[in-house]
Amino acid sequence: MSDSEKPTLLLIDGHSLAFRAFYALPVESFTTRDGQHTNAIHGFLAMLIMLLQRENPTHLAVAFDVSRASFRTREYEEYKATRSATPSEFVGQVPLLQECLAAMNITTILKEDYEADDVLATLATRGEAEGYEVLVVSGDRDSIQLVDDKVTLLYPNVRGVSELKRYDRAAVVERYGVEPHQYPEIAALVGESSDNLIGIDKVGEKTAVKWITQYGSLENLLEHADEIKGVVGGYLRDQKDRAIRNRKLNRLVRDVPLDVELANLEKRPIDVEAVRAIFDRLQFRTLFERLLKIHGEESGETVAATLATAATPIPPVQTPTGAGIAEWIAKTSAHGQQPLGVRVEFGPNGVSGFGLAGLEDTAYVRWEQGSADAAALEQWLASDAPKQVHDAKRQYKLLAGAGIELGGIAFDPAMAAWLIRPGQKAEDLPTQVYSYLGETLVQPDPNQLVPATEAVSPATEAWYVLRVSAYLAERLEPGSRRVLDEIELPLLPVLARMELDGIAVDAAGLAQQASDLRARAAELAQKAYAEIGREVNLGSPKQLQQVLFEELGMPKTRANKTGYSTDAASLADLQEQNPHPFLGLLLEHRDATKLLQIIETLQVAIDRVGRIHTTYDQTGSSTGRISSNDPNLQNIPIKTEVGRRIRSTFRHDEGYETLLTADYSQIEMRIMAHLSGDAGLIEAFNSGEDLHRFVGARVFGVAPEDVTPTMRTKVKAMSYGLAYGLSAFGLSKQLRIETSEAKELMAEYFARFGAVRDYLRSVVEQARVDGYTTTMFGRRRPFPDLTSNNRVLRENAERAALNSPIQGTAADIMKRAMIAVAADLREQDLRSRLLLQVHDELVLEVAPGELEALTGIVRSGMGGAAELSVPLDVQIGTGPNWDAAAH
DNA sequence: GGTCGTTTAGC
DNA sequence: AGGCTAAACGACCT
Repeated sequence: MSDSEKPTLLLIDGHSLAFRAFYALPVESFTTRDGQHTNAIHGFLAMLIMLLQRENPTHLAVAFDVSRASFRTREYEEYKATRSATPSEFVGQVPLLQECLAAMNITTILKEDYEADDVLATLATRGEAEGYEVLVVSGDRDSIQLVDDKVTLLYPNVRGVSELKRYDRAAVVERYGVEPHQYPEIAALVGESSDNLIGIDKVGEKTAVKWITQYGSLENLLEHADEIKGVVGGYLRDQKDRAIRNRKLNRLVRDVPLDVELANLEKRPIDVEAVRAIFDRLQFRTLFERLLKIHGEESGETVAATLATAATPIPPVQTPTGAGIAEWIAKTSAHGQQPLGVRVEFGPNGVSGFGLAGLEDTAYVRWEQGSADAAALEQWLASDAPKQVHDAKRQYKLLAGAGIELGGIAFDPAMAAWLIRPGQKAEDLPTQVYSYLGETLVQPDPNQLVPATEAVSPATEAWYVLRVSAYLAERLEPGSRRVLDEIELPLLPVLARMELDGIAVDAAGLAQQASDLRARAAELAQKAYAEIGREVNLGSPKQLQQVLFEELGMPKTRANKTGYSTDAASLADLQEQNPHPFLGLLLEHRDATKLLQIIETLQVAIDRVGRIHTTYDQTGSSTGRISSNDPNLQNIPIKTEVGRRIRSTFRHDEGYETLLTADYSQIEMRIMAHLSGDAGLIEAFNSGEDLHRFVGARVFGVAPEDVTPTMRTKVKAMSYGLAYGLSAFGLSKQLRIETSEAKELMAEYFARFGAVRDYLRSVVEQARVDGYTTTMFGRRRPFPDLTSNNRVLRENAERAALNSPIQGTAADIMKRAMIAVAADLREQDLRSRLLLQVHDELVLEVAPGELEALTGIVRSGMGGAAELSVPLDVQIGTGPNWDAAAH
């Protein structure tokens, strides 16, 4: 704060402003995917950010009401009694708003027995005495009494909170015709219906202003009440107690005992990471950017500390050639001691150059196939010399297309950001530069033929890679750093090779299946139309609802957001209660078209040599699993015979002997046995007995050989459901049994395997304390919603939290196994290769004569990927195609 | 052309 | 009132 500027104190009535926003903004536009309403929070924060920019306060605080009760309700129980119950959609937003303010380092004040306005009045009074300019933001008219030469009221207009009317002394006099301190006397005479305060009969604003102007004060008016003529005069004399009471209640308390000192309300820099976390949860992207922008503009030392190198000037780009390239690299990297940022430039004909960067020097190297300059660079790129690369797998693959190897990937900021916040979607480099450094990386607009702004050099991009890497590296706690170094980065080239290699498919087989399914779907559709006497789009839930519930008059199914469900389970229920041939035909038609659609997706993905290449997304899930897309090869059908026909078209290529599949059996249950230490479950896995038979025997109290298929089905569903937080209700629905039976089943299960329940509870408990869960290998996943006041959010978070270490540990184990298998393949110089990963299964293509060696590698790589208190069982099968290779 | 909701494939 | 995904499609909006 400079000496010449007067400090400005901004005081906000949190409840009243948030409540105004709540009614001003349409809830439909402000709801998160999880169903949390955010309109009040959004409106409030938008207003706050606007005020921070426009008013530039040096000090600020937000006061909230603690409850509806206060000393006023004690004195006069009708006070505010006519107000209807606050909507729960609003109440739930208040704690979240307070979280946002905490993340922004803004003081919030709650004072039992007083209203927020009393707190504001107290602070305003103190502020004025201490020489501040005071701005009070409130939607309560009582606040008008605070206005004077030093105190200005900002009052929301009817349109909401985006526009605030400024009431200084003059504006109050102009609008109400009295001095601000007289306003509550007017209000006392007129009454305030929103506070349930009745005024003097027949006295409105006009009369009240006239009286107060004439007599100077309410007290004086009442003393001279006998001078007032006419009927109103009589009313005044009869009802003067009302005015006295009203005046007593609308007088704001200016000396509320508060623990805060004004000096401590000084504006502090926001906690960028905390704001990011909470705004992310609330899906406030634009607000976050706006806030970050003013945060950046405020700069000064404090911000420089948060955004370490905000003022770093961009180093000029050097362009070494010939021997200069290796020299530049050696010098800038201190002979491989320091990592360099690397950014590949792609032109219309593929790789055209490289950006390289140290923190103080950047270089651009042109690249041409086969040139001498290229050779020196390629040697360094392939080496173990450490490199930091954004979205390294993508760059690795693009380089591989030009025959260039990329080794020594030591950091990937996209991956690091995901490890810190695995729920977020992938961040491109410009986004990271903007959110972490507060700077802008200009990107060329692909829609513009003549770019308005020239794109930055790849060298500068590489420099930004280095800087966001430094930022993120500092924020990776040691466990996450280990996951990055020991799991994710070593896995990266393994996945890249798998994607580049792809898997062979029988295109003719797929084409045959497609035409069969097309015919079948058409036939089923015709039959279905015949049943209802007209043609409908069988793929339109809306049209199906019309047919089923209106035309055929069937009983309503489970409701969803757009009407009534027409999913397979609902249709099966309908078929039971209300059999109709249309239902069966519809279900069969769905099956056929779904399979057809899968085949068509695969067909367009086949390359010139008959192979399909998926892309694995290493940052695609919150738990640590990888996902597969474009096309997704992790959801190829397996459950039905027709579906497996699709699987059977995935085959080994010419020059290879067979496919090999290897999968972990019941890996999640084994992890649960290990993590819970449950003696019964551990024994189950060590006994060699079929798991569900063993568990069934314990739960139902029979000998293992007497476990019936029904019993086995029940405990199987139970066991799997456990790791998902399945409820008795869910279990009953799945097994189509009574809820009471499901409850008994669960009780019986937990009586036998109590440590499992204790473990699951402790996971949630610990996560609530820590704010995150951890896998066996240190992978973290944050769970901010575990402390939410919103029950739906909180319970969703609880189920996700108890599942997370289990699913995540399984993912870690598989990743470690893949790294080990790939390393062994390389060491033993085998031609066999990894093709696919489907969470607990690997598919490999076996080169002639390598089956035995490969089986050994896979068995030891997968089986030895973790030390658990139960064995990691690996099932291996071989065959000419993926279906046949299953066991 | 983009986004949301529903449905269904896999683990 | 069951965890983690990808994808297609219809519906709706701009």
